Amino acid sequence: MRDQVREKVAGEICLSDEPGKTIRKWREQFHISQQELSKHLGVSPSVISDYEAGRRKSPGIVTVRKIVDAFLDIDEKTGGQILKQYSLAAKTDSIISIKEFAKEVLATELVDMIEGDNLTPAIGLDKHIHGYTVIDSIRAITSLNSFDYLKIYGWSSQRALVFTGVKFGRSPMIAIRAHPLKPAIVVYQKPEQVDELAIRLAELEGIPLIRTELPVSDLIEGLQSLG
Amino acid sequence: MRDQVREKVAGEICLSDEPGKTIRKWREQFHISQQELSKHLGVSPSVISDYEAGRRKSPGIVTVRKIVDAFLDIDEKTGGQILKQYSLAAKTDSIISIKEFAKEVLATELVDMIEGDNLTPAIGLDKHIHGYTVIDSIRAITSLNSFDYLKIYGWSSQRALVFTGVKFGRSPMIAIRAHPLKPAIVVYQKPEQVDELAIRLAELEGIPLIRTELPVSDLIEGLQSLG
DNA sequence: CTTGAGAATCGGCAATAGACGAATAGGTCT
DNA sequence: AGACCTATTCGTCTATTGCCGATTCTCAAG
Repeated sequence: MRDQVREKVAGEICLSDEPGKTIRKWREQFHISQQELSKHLGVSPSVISDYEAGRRKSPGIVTVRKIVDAFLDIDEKTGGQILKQYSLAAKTDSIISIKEFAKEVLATELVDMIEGDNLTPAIGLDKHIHGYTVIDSIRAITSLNSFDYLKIYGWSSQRALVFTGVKFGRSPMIAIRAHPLKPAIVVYQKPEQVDELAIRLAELEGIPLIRTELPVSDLIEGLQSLG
Repeated sequence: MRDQVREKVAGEICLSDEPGKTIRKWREQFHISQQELSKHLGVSPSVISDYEAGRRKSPGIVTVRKIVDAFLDIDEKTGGQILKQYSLAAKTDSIISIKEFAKEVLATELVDMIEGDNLTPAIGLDKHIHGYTVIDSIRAITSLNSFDYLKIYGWSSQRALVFTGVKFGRSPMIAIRAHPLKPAIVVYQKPEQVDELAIRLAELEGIPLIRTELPVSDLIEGLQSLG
């Protein structure tokens, strides 16, 4: 897990036309200050600033390696939250986020919160949502088994199922159709395109299908704020 | 596709304690001589030799980038064979083999040919098969779109759909169920296990579901021999 | 043996990286 | 205002890289 993130970050920095900017990008993604990074590396803070400013056009790989390892070490020292988030081969659950709402939430409220675009206007949104599950749909498809279905539905099927990594949006609807339990609402996060069949399947099942262009983090934040 | 291999190779070289050896490893994987590489980069051959020998402990990222891009460029110039091999997201066709039979073939005959085990004995095999399609089901699931469906069915839906890479056998049946066109027969090649739901879906659709343990090559050979 | 191809070794040098520290800037809090 | 924290800019210096070319080595074929 750590090795894959490590390779990804190093590869990106190495291949970047502006490695300084890439280094900064990742440092910020890891929520690390220049001060903290410089201290960890045992160098002067101005060194970090110079690198990120692009003062050096072709940093050596030893330098890059030290920086990447610092990112990971510091993250691990503070719980490894970011590492987990960016894990590429999370053979873990395909569930990105899941939560039971403390109170019932109206479907309309949820759709507004995620700046959702209703793809099935003919279906009413007068539903009460008890929780949500954010699923990496690509991962779910390759690893899903009937046990996972129960996990996805958590304590209630009266939930919003949110699918990330959606290309045409057909497979999630296929999966939903095949399962006896039906969610209250389905959300596609930044789909490349929503296939007509997906919409038709949603209509056949009487499940509102919503699309949103929010980034995952914003989406989850919004959902969590609902209760 | 190319970007993923690119990042992988660059990341590896960058993170290696002995970058020289890693460079050599990949150069050899790409079947490129030092001569060829040096020529492509427009440097003296001794430069490549020095790098691979580890003369430079911390090559700059611009140098690494140039080398990696040279590997990929040279490979592409000679057909991209290696690139394809190492492609992490082969966006290629999911159809392994497809053919229209020169004559109608009885379903029973086909099942015998592939040493098939009938999972849906309640459904009659008195069907005529016009052709077959062998599909890598894992690849099909992630890349399938409605146009691919037409390709899968070829000139006739009166065909045998053969799925390889099947785990529980549910997804192919899900896909078949979702599509208006129905095949004459479905074959799972060496599935890990056939889920009860898959069998039930097949019965619901009235489509015979067959399993076979033949290797892909033998399977295709047998199918081709049918006409 | 000779020849040629691919590779290796190493001295040399200009350019750049790695790092320091001083001076400066911006923002927040008391 | 002053103090403190984070970040930036830039001159400077030493170490190292990027690259050349001459020389040598290895191996296979004729």
